[in-house]
Amino acid sequence: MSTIKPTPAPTLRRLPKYLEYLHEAKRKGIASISCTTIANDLKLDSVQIRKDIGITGIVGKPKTGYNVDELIHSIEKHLNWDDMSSAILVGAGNLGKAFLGYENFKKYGLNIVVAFDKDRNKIDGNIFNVPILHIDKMVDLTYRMKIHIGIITAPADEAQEIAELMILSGIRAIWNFAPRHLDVPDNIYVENAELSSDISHIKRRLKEITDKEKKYSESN
Amino acid sequence: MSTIKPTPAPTLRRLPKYLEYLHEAKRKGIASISCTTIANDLKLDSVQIRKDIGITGIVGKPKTGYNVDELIHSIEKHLNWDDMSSAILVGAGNLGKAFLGYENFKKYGLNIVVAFDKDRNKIDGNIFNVPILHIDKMVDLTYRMKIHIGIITAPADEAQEIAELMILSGIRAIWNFAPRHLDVPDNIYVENAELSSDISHIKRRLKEITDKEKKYSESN
DNA sequence: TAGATTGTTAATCGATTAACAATC
DNA sequence: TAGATTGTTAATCGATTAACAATC
Repeated sequence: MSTIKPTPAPTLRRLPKYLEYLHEAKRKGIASISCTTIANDLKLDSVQIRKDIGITGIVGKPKTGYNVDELIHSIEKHLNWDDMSSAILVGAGNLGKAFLGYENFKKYGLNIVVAFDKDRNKIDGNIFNVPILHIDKMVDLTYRMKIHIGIITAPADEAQEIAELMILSGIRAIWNFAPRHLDVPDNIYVENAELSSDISHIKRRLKEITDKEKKYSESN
Repeated sequence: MSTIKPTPAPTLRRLPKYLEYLHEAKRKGIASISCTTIANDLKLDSVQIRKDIGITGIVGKPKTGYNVDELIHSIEKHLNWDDMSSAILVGAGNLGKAFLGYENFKKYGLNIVVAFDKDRNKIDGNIFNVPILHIDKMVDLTYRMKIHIGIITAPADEAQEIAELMILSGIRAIWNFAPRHLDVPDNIYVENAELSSDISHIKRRLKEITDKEKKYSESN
């Protein structure tokens, strides 16, 4: 049997992009597709796409390309989107509540089944059919439900404490939207949402563009 | 004068992480800090940190390290966080509305000044002091306000159309939360939020971990 | 068959890591 | 002074890109 080789992070970032494109192609009734076509439409390199999707294990037909259905299935299976994972969410503020109603997560195989907050004013009733409970109930309930994914949408100051409670609850992967570094053991996987990185990219690139234009106009 | 060398993307992703850490250190009253200390706390490599912050132009003192205030200032200046950029947001659904109340964006120098939606039911009044207007008013208003950043939190099907309107409005950088590839000219910078990539990472890594454990327990 | 496309192997590129001199 | 830390230059690593044989 082959050893479990981790999929490179850049590949993991690109695969969902292909998937979205492929679903769209399928909707248009396209039955098979080549990397060249995908590359043209997404403005990427066809060799890179071939290598990325090759990692998921699919084999294409020379001249024809790949069967769209098979390709979708192969990628979704590799990303584990086909089996739905339950998750808990902690911090029922604006962002947290928005996520409870964000339908796309289910497409990616992520189902938020319960949310928690420490503020008792926020804990009565359901939002988008997801119950909001007091944080006191988290550890016991999460552990009993065998949930392994936790989402933190609480303020930065509470993030570390929540992470520690999550680990007690049996959580093994944390999706952290709080702008705070989480100190966790090696066997816990943390994915930081880093909205600040996105903004940094935007602001820096914009600066680079305008600086360049300024320089150019000065030299004229 | 030096040529404008683009900051590497990985560096741009890490810089905000250092900033958050440094603000925290400052709050604790720490006046100067070394890369070794930062590296230990964030579990990163000290040489990498030194190189990253070196790109922002700061010079440290051997033996002492960097002055925390200066370091914060140097990074924030490089990321352009110190001058506030105005942005528009299109799509006042759950996610969009949550962003209007998300205070952190302002810390990163991003200020959403007005939101638009095509649904007339959503457009009366303000949310978190941000006016929500009908999309018909976008092009003219955005152009006159000289706003260069646009955020798309609309459904995927509307994303391309919105992007094109944004370009007409003078928008030069788009932060796209819709799961759809945007087809735009080369001079427009698109940053895709890719929540799906984050989820892919989490689900894939979780699978890799459990597969490994399974393999290990089988071999016993 | 000819040509488009796949999959693989090799070359290039860029980022990370290591080594080391400079300096406070 | 000695030692910790910076900044730079070189070596390594991994991902991207190029080249090419295999094949439908």
